[in-house]
Amino acid sequence: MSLYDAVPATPDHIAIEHRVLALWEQEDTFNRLRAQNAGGPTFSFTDGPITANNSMGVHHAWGRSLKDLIQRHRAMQGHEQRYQNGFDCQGLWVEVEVEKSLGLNSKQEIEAYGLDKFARACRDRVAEYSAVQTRQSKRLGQWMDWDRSYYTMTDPNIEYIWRFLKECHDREMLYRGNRPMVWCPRCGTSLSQHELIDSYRDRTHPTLHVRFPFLDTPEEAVVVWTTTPWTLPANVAAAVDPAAEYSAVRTSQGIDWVMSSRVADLFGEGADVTRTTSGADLVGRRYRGPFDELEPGGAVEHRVVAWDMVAGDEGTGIVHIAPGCGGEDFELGKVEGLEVLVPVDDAGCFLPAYGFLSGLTTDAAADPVREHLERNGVLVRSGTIEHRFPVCWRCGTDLIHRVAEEWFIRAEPVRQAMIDAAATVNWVPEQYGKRMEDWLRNMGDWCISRKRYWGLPLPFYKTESGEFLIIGSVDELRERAVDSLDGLEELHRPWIDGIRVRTDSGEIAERVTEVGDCWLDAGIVPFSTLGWGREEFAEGGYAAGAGAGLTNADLPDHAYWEKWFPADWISEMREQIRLWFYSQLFMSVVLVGKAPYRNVLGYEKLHDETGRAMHKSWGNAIWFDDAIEDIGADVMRWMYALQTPSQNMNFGYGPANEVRRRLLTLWNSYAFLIRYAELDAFVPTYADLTERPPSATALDRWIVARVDETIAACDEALGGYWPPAYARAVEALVDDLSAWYIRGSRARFWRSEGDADKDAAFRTLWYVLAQVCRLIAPAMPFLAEDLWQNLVRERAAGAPDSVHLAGWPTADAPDRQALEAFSLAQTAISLGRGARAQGNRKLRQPLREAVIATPDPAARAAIESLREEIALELNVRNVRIADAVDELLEVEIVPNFKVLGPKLGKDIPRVQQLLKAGDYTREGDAVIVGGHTLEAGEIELRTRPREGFAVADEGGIAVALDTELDEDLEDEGLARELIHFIQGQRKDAGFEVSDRIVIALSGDAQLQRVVARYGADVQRETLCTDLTVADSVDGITFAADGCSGTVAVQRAD
RNA sequence: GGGCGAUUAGCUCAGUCGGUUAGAGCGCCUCUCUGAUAAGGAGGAGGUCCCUGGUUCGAAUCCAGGAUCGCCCA
Repeated sequence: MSLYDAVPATPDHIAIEHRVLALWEQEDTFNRLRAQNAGGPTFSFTDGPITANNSMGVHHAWGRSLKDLIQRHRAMQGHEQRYQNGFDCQGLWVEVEVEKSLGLNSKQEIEAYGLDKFARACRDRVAEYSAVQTRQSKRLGQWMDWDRSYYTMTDPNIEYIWRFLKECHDREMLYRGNRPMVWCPRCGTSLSQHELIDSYRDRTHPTLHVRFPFLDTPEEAVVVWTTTPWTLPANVAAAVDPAAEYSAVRTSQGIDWVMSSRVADLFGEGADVTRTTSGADLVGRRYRGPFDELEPGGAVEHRVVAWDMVAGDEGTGIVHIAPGCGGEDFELGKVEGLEVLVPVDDAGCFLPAYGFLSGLTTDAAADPVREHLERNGVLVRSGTIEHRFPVCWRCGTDLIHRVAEEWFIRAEPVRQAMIDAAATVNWVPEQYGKRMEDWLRNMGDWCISRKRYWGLPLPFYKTESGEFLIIGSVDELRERAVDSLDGLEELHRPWIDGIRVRTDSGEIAERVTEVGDCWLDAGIVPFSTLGWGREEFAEGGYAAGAGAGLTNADLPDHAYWEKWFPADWISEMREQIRLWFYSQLFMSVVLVGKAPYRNVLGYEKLHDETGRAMHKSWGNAIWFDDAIEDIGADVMRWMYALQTPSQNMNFGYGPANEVRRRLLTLWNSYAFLIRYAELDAFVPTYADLTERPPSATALDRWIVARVDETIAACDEALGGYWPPAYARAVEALVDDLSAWYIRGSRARFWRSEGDADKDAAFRTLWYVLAQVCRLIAPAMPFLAEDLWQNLVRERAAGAPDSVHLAGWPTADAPDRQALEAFSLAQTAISLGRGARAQGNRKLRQPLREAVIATPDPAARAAIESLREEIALELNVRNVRIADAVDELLEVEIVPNFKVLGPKLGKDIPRVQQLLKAGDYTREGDAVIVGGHTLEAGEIELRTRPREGFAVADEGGIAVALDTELDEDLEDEGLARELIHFIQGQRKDAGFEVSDRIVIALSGDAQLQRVVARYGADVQRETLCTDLTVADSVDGITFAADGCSGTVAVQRAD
């Protein structure tokens, strides 16, 4: 019967993770954690809803890993948490995917298909992918209350937004406006400013230079340049910079006016300029419009207007103005009182009034427009341009500008309050706070309407006479309804559209057809999920309407909201500054006048391992389902934890492999302990985790101090929402454990006799590993759990069943003395190895003596406390600590700049020179130099090796080795070679480390002498019960340093 | 045009409050260890800390200007 489970040479992360998932499931670990923390201090996290529309990518896993990391850490600290996950369910994201899957490609086709069936299909897609994402998130190890996720498409969520909109209306912030919108002709709806993010692409478009001939002098014309030919039929004016100079150039077509600075580019150096004048002189001239033949253009009086935004380095310096087709044009039009012609409909097709263009799309109209202008003799030239141009973020269609009627919320009334609220938030990284402030200072009114189907139904009702009513709740809808609510399955189109209401004046009003911006859906979450303003707590009450059957989320009461609002922490990608961080803040400031979150962690983008953005079409995207069963959740999560959030992450299988390999150090350390714990039947003491284990050596004290130091570093890092500092601190501890503690303590573990020293070694190593389990648990919950099960649970009486139930370690004040002493010893050992290399003596060859010299008495004491460890590491029989450094070193005194800088100021360089030249006197610990008396802390002693010694030195310590060998040292070295050789034989023969062996050996005189002198050491080291020397042995040849023999190794019976 | 960020070894990146000798991982070369071993260790090569100027006794770090790249706004 073994005490511990055997540990394989390398971890199978995938297998571990599935094993641990089953364990958690079986033991209900998560719920036990929640029960354990119930009533503890709250840690409130609001999950930003993930669009439940597709399978997760590894970029989602980044964010989810960070969320889980912080939540698990706070849970281990005993915080009560909500663990509510969220799904974003409405809006174009979903509609476009459903359109694709149904084979629909326009709004007309959706309407023909049937809005009810379409809405059902949208809901089904959300149900399908929310289930997929839930499964994936569980696999990632994320602990959430998955049965109580919130869905933004539920009736309560929608109703809360209605309430918000009504509040906006009451405060006169809501209005319907004729505004130039960025418009997607395929989707048939406008896009808000935040939907334009990252939407610019390189596109090629036609360009035209067109003459607008003056009415009074038709041979003269202003020339404009446009990259959007389809807007020419909507032209009403031409703008000039009144302060700029314009030239009249004679051409084959007549007299062309352009800005003087553009003449050379447009007409060449030999242009025939007949006269020049200021832009102001041209203002007011009337001209024949390019499409006066058509009814809309013909009805307009076209004229030249002044505009200070006319650019002199592009085009002709005269700008074609179509207020119905551009934002800036529209603004200018308002100032100048220009008419607004909107030539295209929702789908971007020309309206019937535009004659031969009627029905054409904006793209298809380019050629007919050019031909028409050519026929009329006003086309100067045509060409193409490649430029950055915005496209629809969902379908990739070129966007157009189009004046349309939309609903807006005014930004001005809350702008300052939002800026103030944002300033109360701790933004991580810090500069994201500045980004939010900039965004808020520049934000325009929030366009909240979309001319689509699957979304928040805007609760705006209008009568035929134009009376307006806004409904703030379902109750109010019920009170005012003219039609029965029986058919109202949920608050969605088409069902909601069938309900008419009666206004206060008794008229009947119908709902407008628009739906809402999906950022309203997400922004309301801090209110809708927490029961703001509700009198009663309704269990499972959140799952009403389209969310029915998908979740058991409660609809809590106001006391619950008070408990959990605002969130202590939220975390999403940086782009959410202008999206969810913004919409939440907006709604929260309107409703309660303060920020809905206290701390925000933002992070950058996830790229492939070469630094390129991941794209499905480039073939470099990595799917979550592939990565998770290949790289594994723990390795992925550790990669995310290590990543600096303010930097783009280069993610891939290559980097994953590097991280996986680095984790082997921990695994090897764990395997080492298990192997010897099993052999020695070591039983750990759980109280060591809180009381600290007994220390027998300076090395023991040092590694325990390192643990304390690391816990403190982790607390600071995770408390400040900065995972990489945490992950690095843990890695440094594990490296120290492996490279220094275990390597320096190995012999203590394999000694067969038991004593306090061995006990301390076992307990210390176990202690460090158990603490590391707890420290890595938030980031690598599976590996931590697997190690904990074998190392702690049921091995140590009283241990919790799960590392996640074990609480977060608390740090004692680190033992500074132990840390500093070991740091000195590390330096000495490293120097000793350097000296060995210089003296050409390999480490297996024992040497007589190392001399460690330092002028600092405290350092000498520290080294004294670790002299055994140093002797072991350097393989020397004696370590001599010299205070008479002069025999090895010259001493130099250098200023401690940090202390002396403020004291001496400009005098520092002179003092430095004097010290270097030896121009000083010593008085005890003090140094008198250049008129200053420098105390002990104000100077440092440094050393340089004297000529003629095999010495290495650094930072005031020097190590010299006696490299002379005698016969005895050589014999001991050979014995070490022989041991090494026999160990190899043991291994080749496949013996267990605890197997006893017998050795038969023959060899030359030297080898026989080695056996005579050091045979006992050989036997002890190789677990040999019988070592015989014979004249001839049938074995394997051993040869080292000029001696040779034959060795046969057998397992003892 | 404006804002934010980045620029450090061949590559990917750390670098705290300004402290004089700038680090890690990977890669490369040499050596080494081996009762943790597809690991580990030592040493080496490899640096204009983007440039210029300033502040300072002292600048990768702070300030100003510029360059390049990225993101965002207009």
